[in-house]
Amino acid sequence: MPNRFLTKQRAVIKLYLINLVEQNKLYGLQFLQLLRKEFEPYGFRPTHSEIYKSLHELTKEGILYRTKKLKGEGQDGFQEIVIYQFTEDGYEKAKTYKKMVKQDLDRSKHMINKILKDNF
Amino acid sequence: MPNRFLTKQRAVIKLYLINLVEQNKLYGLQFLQLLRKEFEPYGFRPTHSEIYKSLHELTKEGILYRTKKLKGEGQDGFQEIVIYQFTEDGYEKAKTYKKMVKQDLDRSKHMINKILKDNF
DNA sequence: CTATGAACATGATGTTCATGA
DNA sequence: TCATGAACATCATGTTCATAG
Repeated sequence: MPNRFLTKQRAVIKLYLINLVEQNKLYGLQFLQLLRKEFEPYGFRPTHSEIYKSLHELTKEGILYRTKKLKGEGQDGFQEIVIYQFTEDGYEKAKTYKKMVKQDLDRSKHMINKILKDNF
Repeated sequence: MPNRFLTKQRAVIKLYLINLVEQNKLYGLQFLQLLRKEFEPYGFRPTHSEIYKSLHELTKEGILYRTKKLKGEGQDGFQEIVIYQFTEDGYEKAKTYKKMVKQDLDRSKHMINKILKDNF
């Protein structure tokens, strides 16, 4: 039995990455910009290294795989980027992972409610 | 503007300590037992060093002061314990601190709700 | 300059060791 | 043994450096 306080940011970032990969083919810094925009109103501004570490973990866990692409088909230059997609069984694995994190988020939510109730 | 994810455990522990000091004269390990019991259903089990560090911080911040007592007036032995009480302006300072943490907890709560909404 | 990543540094928290009564 | 505390270790995250185009 673990001993955990609230959900860790890494888990939340991985959650969003999974969801974003489901819908689009984005690369690292795009994820970063998107998440920063999403969380700006909440005062949370993830760092680029957290995004990359999360992508690496998801890859290591066999959920995503990497492909390299050249950005901007046309004149935009030849910047190489790394695209992530689900592996064969990645989608299933992702579902399992999401379920775990959902439970942890629910737990955290209840805990915060309790803390507020106990102290205010 | 900081860059914070969810509320830190240290802040929450200090919140509870303030509230407990308001009501009782407890010492370190009693706080620990109490908090462990409170949070057991949530899978969170604080450590003794976190409690002591929190008490030390509250003392350094001028909110609490320490007095030494002997435990168990009677035959219980002569175990020395450290009791914490509010300083002269400690209660006021504590109110300010609590207000800050409440804001942070509200922010965290909204953030968790957003995360759940976005991903499930 | 953008994108990716590793290396390095700091922060937050946990575990172990020391001391006194 | 219980209580307190410091020292030490590890985890979580952030900042800086390196490399490629």
